[in-house]
Amino acid sequence: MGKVTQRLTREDWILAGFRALVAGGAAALRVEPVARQLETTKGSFYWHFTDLADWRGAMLGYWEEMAFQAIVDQVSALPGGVARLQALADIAAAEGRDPAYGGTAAEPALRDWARYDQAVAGVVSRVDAGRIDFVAACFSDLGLDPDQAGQVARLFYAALLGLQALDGTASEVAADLRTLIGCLAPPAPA
Amino acid sequence: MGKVTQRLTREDWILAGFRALVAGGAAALRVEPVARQLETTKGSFYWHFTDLADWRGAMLGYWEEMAFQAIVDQVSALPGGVARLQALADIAAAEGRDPAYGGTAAEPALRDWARYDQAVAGVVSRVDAGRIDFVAACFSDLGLDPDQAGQVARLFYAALLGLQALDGTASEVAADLRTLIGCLAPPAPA
DNA sequence: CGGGGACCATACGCAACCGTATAGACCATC
DNA sequence: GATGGTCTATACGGTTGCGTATGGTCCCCG
Repeated sequence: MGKVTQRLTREDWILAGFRALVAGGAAALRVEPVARQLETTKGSFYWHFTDLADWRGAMLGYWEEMAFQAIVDQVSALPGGVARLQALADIAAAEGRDPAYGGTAAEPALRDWARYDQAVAGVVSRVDAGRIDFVAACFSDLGLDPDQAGQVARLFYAALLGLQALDGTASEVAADLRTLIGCLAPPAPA
Repeated sequence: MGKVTQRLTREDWILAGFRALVAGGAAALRVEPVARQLETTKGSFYWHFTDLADWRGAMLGYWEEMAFQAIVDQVSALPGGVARLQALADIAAAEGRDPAYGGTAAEPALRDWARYDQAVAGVVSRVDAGRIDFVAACFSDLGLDPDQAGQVARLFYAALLGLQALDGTASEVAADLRTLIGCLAPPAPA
């Protein structure tokens, strides 16, 4: 865990921003508190960013990149079909892990941030739409026609978000989603 | 819309608090901005409340009362069974209306507030648990055994929350939930 | 009409934060 | 070992908000 005294990068500040976001919501994205967290001062911040808006914009760009690609890449490796849906369910269920961009933990906070900021709302909408399309494709693979697949995908994704919001255990969430998959997917690709 | 110059009550401040919560999240629950919104000063606020914590506590109490009872009362009047579930779906779908306590619109903001405040989290947990029990009872009426009913209720409720979070139209949400009901409820009470 | 209580306005001290300005530390390279 | 670039510390003015203190207004009731 070395590096006691270390110069900071723009990315360090972005990641610290996600930690703050998870811990305190969008209202916690403030320069001086995060500087204290990083054991530095805002002198550093204003070197890397012009102001708060710059920083928050950088965080959004970072998240949009990760939140969509990271998941799709991970799941696209799988055979396709039910396996992919279950992989998505497992990813959603395992909320604890905090990879670079804040992991699943940042999602609720970001989603709430979007409610009060148009720019954030745009990013979240794009990510949601992309993911729902992806899920719809999975259901299409299972034999549903496009309309059905679209609706069912929205439903599946909504349940996933809702279960994340409720405070169930990972295994409960996984079990619930598995039930839903079994219920939404056609029994056999006739 | 009369009452231009009117003395305010404690409840007026509570309702103004919900409007602020919806518009700006928990971070917007500040004395002076809301006072400006009410076209008064904080002199009024500190007459009705001892401090911020007092106000927020009053809001929570108000919400806990309404958020559970209001919905259950409304739905309990119905025959029981599928009709109740569909009524719940319709209530969830119609997000626009803003009854006294902030309506459905306050829910996401409150839920997010809960993430950073233990007291709020407790209230939300209780309300969620109560509602889920209620939904589970509906599914029990349809013939599911308790375990199944519990799981299915959690799933139904999660989907409801998730669909509220996504920005679909009311009719989309209603259609999605109807699909889900048809899918989770046993086809016929043999 | 003369209290007295309910409610609001204003002014104050204090703290947190933003953004800027400026000076300093550190490191490479010549 | 001087110079320039990169990054950080500190000090400052301005704004916003909390909570208190104190005085003012309005209305009711005797």
